[in-house]
Amino acid sequence: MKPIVTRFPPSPTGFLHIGGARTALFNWLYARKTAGKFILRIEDTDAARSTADSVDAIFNALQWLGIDWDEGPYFQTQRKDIYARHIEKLVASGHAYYCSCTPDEVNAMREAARANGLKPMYNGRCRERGLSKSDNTVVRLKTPDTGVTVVEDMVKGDTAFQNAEMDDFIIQRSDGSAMYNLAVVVDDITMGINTIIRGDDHLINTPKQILIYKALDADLPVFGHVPMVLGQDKARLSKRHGAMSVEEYRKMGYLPDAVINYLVRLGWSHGDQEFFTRKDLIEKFDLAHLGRSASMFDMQKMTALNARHIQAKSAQELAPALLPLLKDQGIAAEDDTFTHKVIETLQPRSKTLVEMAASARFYYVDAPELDEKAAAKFLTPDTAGILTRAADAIESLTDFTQENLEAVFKKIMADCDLGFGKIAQPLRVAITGTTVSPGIFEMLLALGKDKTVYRIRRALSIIASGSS
RNA sequence: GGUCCCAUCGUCUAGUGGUUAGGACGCCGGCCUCUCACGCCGGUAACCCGGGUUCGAAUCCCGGUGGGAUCACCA
Repeated sequence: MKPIVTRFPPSPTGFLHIGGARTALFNWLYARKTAGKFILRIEDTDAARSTADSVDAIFNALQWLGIDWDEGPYFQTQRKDIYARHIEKLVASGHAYYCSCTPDEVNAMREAARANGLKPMYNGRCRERGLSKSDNTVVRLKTPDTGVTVVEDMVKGDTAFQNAEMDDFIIQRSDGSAMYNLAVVVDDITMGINTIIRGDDHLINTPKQILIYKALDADLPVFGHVPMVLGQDKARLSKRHGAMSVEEYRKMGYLPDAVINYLVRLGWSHGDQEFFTRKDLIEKFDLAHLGRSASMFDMQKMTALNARHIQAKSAQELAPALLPLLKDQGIAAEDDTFTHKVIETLQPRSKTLVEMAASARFYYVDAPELDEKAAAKFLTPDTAGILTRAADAIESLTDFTQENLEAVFKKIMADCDLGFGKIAQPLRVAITGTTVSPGIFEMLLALGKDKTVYRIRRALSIIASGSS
């Protein structure tokens, strides 16, 4: 059996959006799953809209997602000779012909057809004229007038198109450049691509492409047209309509593994499983379970998945992605061991890395910024006694362990006849400045004895000065 | 408008003739508990409509409705 060869052919006319990423993912996953090959091809023939920045943005986004390619990137603008050669071959074999009709003339034909209630099409005027190449001639493919072209699609099933519905479409412009359908097919043939997974907006192009394959006497690839991704308003997600770049998700603190997991599940399923590691996906992805209907992008669900991936990672894995976010706040987290402990306390309560970075702030500042309401409620003369006892007892500990800390608090609880909550909240505010934080013990242990005592003493001095 | 695609809880989906229609996100309760989370338990909520086929349809067929894609010397 021949190895699977797939591809992802973005147009560099903007950032890589979520829908494009999903298509890339499906192709990549299928190649990896089958130990095949995944090729990247940049379709940059639209000179007016293609930019080098977009090319970089696409590379960066794919790299961030962990989608690597085995071959390429190829650039269509560098393959003009190849297209020209194939077009000449088609003309020579009688499958295509030169046409000298001007755009105005073709428009007139379309209008005329429309006026007669017919489909607006080029009428084939130059088809048998035997014209040769000259300025302003285009090349058209001679398409059958009768019969049907059937697209055998892995996800949509068989779809039949009437050949009579297709006109002799242009494959080469008057300036000699190749049109999209021709370039794609020639690329796919010459690159050995045998499996094409793409958006179902291409389904209607497919019969035209099949005709080109046949005219070129090439084997047909396997097609799979996946449905579009819709935005919250149920409108199709596109670059100009609410589709965020994958770069945006990185900035918002999403993990690439979570984005991949979410994207793949949007239109593919494996029974009831929701959480997938990258390894799972490569192992389990298949074409048979691709969905046939469009799906709506749901940020909340992706966020929930992100939280699960954050929990599933180790602090060591998370740290490199968190550090820049800390740096944005002016925090230079230099002590890796400390940062790893910090991360561990925050993992179960962070849905995104951005959230985690914000929650981590109090660990790194010299003294926490006090929340006014929290301080007013918990840093009072009433709690000063408890805090003093805590500071003294903790300071005298030779081993700063959870066991010893528990003993310290147990004693205060007994001496003052208080529940743990009465001690924990003032302490929490003293340490973090707010009433919300990781658990007392894990937090203190991460922070260490000196900083703990320092912060409690500082809170006490604030109480003493009556400034809260 | 022509052509083509699609249709299960609000959302993502499982389901391939016989299920109390399952899971996940969200939402609502409860438990756990030093706060917030996590976790756990429970609840809310769906087969677009109408015809067939069949002993029996979410599943098969036809029609309707609704949504989407596409109709270029763009990709």
